[in-house]
Amino acid sequence: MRNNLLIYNSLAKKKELFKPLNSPFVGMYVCGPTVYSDAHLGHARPAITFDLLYRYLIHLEYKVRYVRNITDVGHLENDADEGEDKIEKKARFEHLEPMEVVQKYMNTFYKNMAQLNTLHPSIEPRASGHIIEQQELIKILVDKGYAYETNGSVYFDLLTYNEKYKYGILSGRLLDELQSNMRTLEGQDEKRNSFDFALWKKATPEHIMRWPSPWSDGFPGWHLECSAMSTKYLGEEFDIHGGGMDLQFPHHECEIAQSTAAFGKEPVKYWMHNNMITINGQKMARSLGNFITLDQLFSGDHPVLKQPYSPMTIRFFILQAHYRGTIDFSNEALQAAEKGLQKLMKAIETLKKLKPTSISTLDVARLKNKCYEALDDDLNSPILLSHLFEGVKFINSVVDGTEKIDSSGHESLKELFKIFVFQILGLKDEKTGISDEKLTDELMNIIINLRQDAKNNKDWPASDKIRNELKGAGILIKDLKDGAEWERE
RNA sequence: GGUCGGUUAACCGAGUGGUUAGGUAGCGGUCUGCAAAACCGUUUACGGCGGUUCGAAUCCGCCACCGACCUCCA
Repeated sequence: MRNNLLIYNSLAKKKELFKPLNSPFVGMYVCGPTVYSDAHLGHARPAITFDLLYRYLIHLEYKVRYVRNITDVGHLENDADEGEDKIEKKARFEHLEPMEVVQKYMNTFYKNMAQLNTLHPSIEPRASGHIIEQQELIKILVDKGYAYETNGSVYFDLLTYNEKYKYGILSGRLLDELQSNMRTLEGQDEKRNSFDFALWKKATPEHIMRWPSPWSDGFPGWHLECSAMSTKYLGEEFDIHGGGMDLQFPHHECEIAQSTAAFGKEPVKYWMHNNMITINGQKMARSLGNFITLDQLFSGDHPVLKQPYSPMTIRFFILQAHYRGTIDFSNEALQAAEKGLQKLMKAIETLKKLKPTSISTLDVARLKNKCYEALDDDLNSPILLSHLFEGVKFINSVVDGTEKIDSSGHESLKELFKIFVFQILGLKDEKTGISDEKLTDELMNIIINLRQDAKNNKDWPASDKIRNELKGAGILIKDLKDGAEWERE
């Protein structure tokens, strides 16, 4: 097994050699979506980034348990601890049960993820299905003195936590700094300090999603679900936790605090964060009118889009940039990616048909090694792609006769593309979506028009030849007064 | 205001103290009945000003601009 994978650890702020706690087993947790609206461009980035990692770890023969949650309760609209639940709000607008909203957008999310060719995680747990685990975790925190109840709600006591452990190790934020920056919001009189965050919230009478608990009928806080579910499925300590950079603070910082307080040790060995996506240099936001859902991207149905972009174009485009850099979407950039992907796929088709000779001018083993080195360097997919394009150039040069390949080189090069392009990068060939039926119609139109031209020129031998040869292929031409039609025999 | 990150050629986007990343587009050429594809070559690259160094786009300082987070966000 190769064991040279360097991962940039957001906690250490440097690249570190990846060593699983319990090799060959790897536990990996990634924050999934809150399912209250259609999946958008922003969801594609972490999904593809961590799909790449998942695929690579599997390729390296690790036994990976990849957990990605679905947040279907507890994510509030405004402040972390105040405001309406996002899903309830949507349910009210659409006159649906909250769980209907959840189902609807979970379906879209999974559909879009499948289109992007991301593998399903090993477990996709939902917050609402783990209320008991969350309550158990709260009990531990209360018992250990890191949480307190006020009016039926339970809050995490950051000041007490900070005395024993240091809060802010991931984001570099200090507690007193936080205090001076925090806005004063309603309802905070329940808290000992403004920076304390909710573990359990007492439901107001109109709140629909509610569960009984020792403290009140209510619902869990947002940060809690990830700690509860990662602990349940991956243990008190696990290898990798991923998510968007925007989640570093406060979400991941709170997760660290919750788990550390409860179990006395830091939960995660490697924290990984993907960077954000901008559109034409601007942050994607509903208010800026550049908010694009994945369905819109695939259909081209959005004012900023000049054309539809296929799921694989999006995947290729995201892989062309390193996951820790921001990435800017524009029509020009996407069109470039579309062309590049076509070139790659076309060369792979060409490769299959190559005629081997007795000599080879390419060192496939060396190229393969460079591909591994790129991935081992913190998943440097753009470098990997640049190496693969070296292979593309070589393939085309073989066709041109300026390079040679022998049969063993031919086999290993095919294997190389299979591994890196399809298995690890997770790309796939998307034939332009013309159905066979539509193609047949178009081809027959062309043939009938050619025959009509011949008839117009009184070129009867040509027109008869077309009719007879089509008959041989099982297609009957019937001349009409005006034009012709065809049918299968 | 605080914290952090970025500024690379027409566009996207890697990377490095001295040697062509790659993709796309443009230009010239080869090939071709024409076209397409492919191949070869090519276009003011490294925000500004200082410093360290034999040598910096790569290290340091200052400035400008952009962005993220600080409030829900992938």
